Amino acid sequence: MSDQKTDHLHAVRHSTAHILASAIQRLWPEVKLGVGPVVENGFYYDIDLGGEQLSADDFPRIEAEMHNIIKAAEPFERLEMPVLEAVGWARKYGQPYKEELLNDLQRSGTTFAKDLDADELGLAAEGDSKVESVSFYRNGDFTDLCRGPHVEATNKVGAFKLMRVAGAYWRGKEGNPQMQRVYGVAFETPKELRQYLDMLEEAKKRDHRKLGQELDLFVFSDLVGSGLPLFTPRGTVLREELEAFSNELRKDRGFEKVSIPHMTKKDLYEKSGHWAKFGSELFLVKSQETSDELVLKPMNCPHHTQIYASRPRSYRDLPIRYLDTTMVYRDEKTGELGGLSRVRSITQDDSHAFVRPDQIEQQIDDLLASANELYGTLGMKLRVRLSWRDESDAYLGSTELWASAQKQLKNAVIANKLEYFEQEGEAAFYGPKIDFMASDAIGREHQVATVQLDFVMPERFGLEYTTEDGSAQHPVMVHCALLGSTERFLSVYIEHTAGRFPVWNAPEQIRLISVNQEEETIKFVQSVVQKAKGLGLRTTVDNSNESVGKKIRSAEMWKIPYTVVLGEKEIGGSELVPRIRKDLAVNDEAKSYALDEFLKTVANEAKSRVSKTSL
RNA sequence: GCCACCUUAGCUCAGUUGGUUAGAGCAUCAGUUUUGUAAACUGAGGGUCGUCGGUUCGAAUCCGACAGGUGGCUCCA
Repeated sequence: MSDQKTDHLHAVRHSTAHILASAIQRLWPEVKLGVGPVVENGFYYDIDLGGEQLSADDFPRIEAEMHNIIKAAEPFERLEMPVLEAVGWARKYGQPYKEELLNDLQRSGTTFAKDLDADELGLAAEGDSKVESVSFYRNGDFTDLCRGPHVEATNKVGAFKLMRVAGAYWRGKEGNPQMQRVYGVAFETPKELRQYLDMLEEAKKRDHRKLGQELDLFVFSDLVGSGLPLFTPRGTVLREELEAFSNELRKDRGFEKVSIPHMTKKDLYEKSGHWAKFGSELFLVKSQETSDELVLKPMNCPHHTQIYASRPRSYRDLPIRYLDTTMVYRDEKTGELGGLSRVRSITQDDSHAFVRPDQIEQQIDDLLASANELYGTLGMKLRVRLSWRDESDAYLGSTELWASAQKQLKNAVIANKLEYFEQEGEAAFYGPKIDFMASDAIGREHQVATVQLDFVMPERFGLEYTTEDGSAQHPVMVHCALLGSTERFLSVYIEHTAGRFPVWNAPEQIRLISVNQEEETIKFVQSVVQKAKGLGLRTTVDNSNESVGKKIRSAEMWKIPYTVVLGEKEIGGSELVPRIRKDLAVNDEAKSYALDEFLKTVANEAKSRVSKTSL
């Protein structure tokens, strides 16, 4: 809000939201209005048309009405009135949602709408003192409770476009009635709007679901079920390379791999506390033999605690660090599923360190360093969120422990010079988290890496170690996943790379194209494949009866890092001219290399996980 | 789970107000060709129009349920 440009854009968007509401009220005089805040790139307005449902088909007439209002150049006038009077106004004009907000405002001096601050609600609630009066803005025959500011008149807004209509619960609570939320984008100039819409078109091209299909990385099957992705050979190479890197980073720092079954008696989760909190989201498994109630594991920490608990531990043994990349299963609601970003079979590159209190700091440092190394190598910039508890009773453990845990996480983040933001209500029920957030192609944020500090689980499972003075003490658990979930990570990573994977994790690293199908050529190509495979390079051959041009085109579309055409010239000489994928190449010139030198260079690049070629 | 929208060949899409045997490009297969850095030529196969039910003389087209998907909301250990 500091600079003028931001302020003005904000006013433009907010004013456009009012124009939207005005237009809807003219077309549907019975409309009951919710809130209409500014959001990234635009605005929305929540409406309730009683029985009628708006659809995108209605947008043309709404937009036409909006343009009429804009043409009319109605000035935005600010009015002020005491809260009590405002309640009367809301009642008089049949606006129950506004009335509810005003009543709350009157009662407590603030509104409780979750995650919507007073500014977004358009309320005049400032500071924490009791609010005496609220402001309204009027344009033409439309008046709305609103803090402002607005542009001077309706013709001073910029370019806008209604985007979609979606359901949204009143005040974000599932039990409340569902309103319709009309989303629009708005910018100061038509050019900026066009640029934004073009950007969205570009983003569609790198949508991980589209690329997953085009590059043959993963599929879904109606017979298998929704939210259950199947990874093809190519997709499996990609995920295993990434998982191997993630594991390596922690093995280097003292973690050891463990393995656990994918199901367990539900007793395990009753003990951990997960059953009480997430029981309805577990898949149940029935034994035909015993009376055991089994569940598919929705997470791994309880299993890992049982490995720790299997023998007495000394303070000298700590830290004990387990690493496990394994699938968990969660019965996510159908409407929450989407591509790879939200699935029901979730691979976690999970780890749990059991440490003494004096080892917490070092452990968190190690994990933050691992995360930095991973995302640095991948060229991804992440936002760091400190996920704290809120005042609700959704958390286990004493408030003192929580305060101490949150403080230690914050110190670690500061010590590692990470930029961060803090958010209440985002913690796990057993402890606070450092979450790393990545953005997808259209700017939606997803949590990837996470480091969590947990004093609760060791206590619930009665985990102990013997201290120097012979007494028993609970270890502290540090939970960590670097990719987070392989699936969700891939959804972001595929979009981040647009499917142009670096050599080290590219499913296909080199493609050899034969100029013709003569025996001599085929034989030569085979000998090159043998050499490349001998160096561990993922190499394929295109011997098909197609033109060289077509085979090159095909290799380009598969986004393969290196393509080599082999024919008479190569058989005769010992040099070849690799075709290097554009984003990898340092310059555009095609150069020739000795066969062995070329292969060795590529093999080294793959091993060292570099993002650019040195060829 | 809730709201809106979508579902035609492996993929991307046509299909006129309900009216005969549902089309195209790419991909696949066969033949011709033996190719030099982003698409050679010819031909063939491939669809109970997501599934089930209804309305109708007649349904890809209209209605309903279910399944799957998209965008949001809610949730996310």
